[in-house]
Amino acid sequence: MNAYSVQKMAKLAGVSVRTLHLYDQMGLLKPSIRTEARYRLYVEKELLRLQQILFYKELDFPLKEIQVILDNPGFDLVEALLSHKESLQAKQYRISMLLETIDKTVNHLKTGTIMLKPEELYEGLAKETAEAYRTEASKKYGNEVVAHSEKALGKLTKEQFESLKAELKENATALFALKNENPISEQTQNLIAKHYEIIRIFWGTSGLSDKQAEAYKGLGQLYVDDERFTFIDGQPQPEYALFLSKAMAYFADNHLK
Amino acid sequence: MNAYSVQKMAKLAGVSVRTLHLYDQMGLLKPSIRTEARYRLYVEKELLRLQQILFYKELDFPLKEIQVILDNPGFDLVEALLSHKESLQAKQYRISMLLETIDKTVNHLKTGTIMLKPEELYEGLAKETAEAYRTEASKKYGNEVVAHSEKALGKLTKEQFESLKAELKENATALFALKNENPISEQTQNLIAKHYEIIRIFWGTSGLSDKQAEAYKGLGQLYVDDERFTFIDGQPQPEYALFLSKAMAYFADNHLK
DNA sequence: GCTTGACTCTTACCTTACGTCATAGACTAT
DNA sequence: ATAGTCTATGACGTAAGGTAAGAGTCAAGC
Repeated sequence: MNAYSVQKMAKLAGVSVRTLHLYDQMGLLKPSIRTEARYRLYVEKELLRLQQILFYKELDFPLKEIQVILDNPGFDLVEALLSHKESLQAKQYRISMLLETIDKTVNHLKTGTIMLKPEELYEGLAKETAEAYRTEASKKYGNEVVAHSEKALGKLTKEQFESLKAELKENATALFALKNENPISEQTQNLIAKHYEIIRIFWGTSGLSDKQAEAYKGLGQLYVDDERFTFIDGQPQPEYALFLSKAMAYFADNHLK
Repeated sequence: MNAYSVQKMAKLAGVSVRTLHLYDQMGLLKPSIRTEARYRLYVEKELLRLQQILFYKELDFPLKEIQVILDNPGFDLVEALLSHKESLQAKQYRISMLLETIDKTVNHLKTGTIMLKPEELYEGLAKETAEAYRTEASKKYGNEVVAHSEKALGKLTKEQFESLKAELKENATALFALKNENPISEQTQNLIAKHYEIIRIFWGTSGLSDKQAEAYKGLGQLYVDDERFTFIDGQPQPEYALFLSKAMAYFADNHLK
């Protein structure tokens, strides 16, 4: 029966000596032998336990849980694995969301590359902003602005477009809940700031540089002028429209140069 | 112009007071006003910066990088985002591997549930172990063992089966590299332990309980008896076969009750 | 004017799973 | 005996805060 020193043990398992010290100290893996000079000596049994530890570590189990698992022979491993699986899936989902956001942002920054088919451009939310903007705003600000917006939208992927729609809808819901508050409250203005960011993507970020404040105020005015844009559950919401236009005008005056 | 206390600021942005203290201390977000009593007062400008910080934090950027990004207006955001994307994708890949491993393990523990179609059972690696075992081992150990093995294999999903094949191949490569070493060295025995685990899945984990050591040694002897099982690049490897059988026999005698 | 309660300040220790010294003792080979 | 390698313990640092301690500040009610 041969025994291994810390270093040999570490090399065998591909971990550091420090790791073995730590495992010893926390009681996760204690060498069965200590020489007179307190040198640690590990035997086969401990090597096998270390392999098991590393297996669970590979699965991202925290060390304390590994200890519980290994020290309770009757532990329900399957349940532990399945619950661990769920947390990993949640992580994976979150990462996929992050990746989407990055893609959107990069595409936004690069002024986009992928083209949407034209017929996919106007649907759902498009009625609320893009088409509204198209039909009405062109009267006031000229066709080049509308053309720019359509071009920008065309550069989004379908997923990005859908996601943007969802964001705007969420934003609108939050704003509607505040319609009886002060339009210049921080809470409202924070939501308006987000609203502006979303709208800006619909518009496309480049161009319009000088006229952004004016254009955004114009969109706010549009909500007041045409009740179609603030229909909720089939009812026009003139107060909400007024609230929005005030909040947007304040934001434009104070944050857009 | 209104200013916010730490608490108000924290609530507005949905972070803790401690977080603001920390950001202040590390210079990431300093309040522009400090009262006589050293109370922190934040203004709009800082609220906007905090929003930006939170945006990048959402993307899992470390705070120090966020600081660099926000303090260097000319920073190449696109590049930073793309490199960040890569690290996220690597994470995602790793998680998907972990999930596969968990699935395999759970299925292993539960003795499997999903059935593979029979015609998918024997292909590629099946030649190296299952079929080998089938054609030869049944002479020595009887048909019930072979039947059990086929049943176990049938309970793996195709993905699991493929993955197992890959693992065994990797294991075999590692073992082949050690063919001139001592069969009972720790290094070899560790690989053999893994080999045994993989083979055991092919055999199915239940049953065979008492005869595992004998059966495993039998498989080792098979490598010596029939050169077909150790063909590598079209050449039989009798020395490798002998090395394997010795290593397996030693493992069986010392670790399988 | 005083107390109470809510708020804020700084300092500092705790968390994970180790890495990286620093100091000192132990072992091996020449 | 001495050099070189190995080991032990202790302590500090990491990322991003959580939690708590002790003390000072502010507005309100009595």
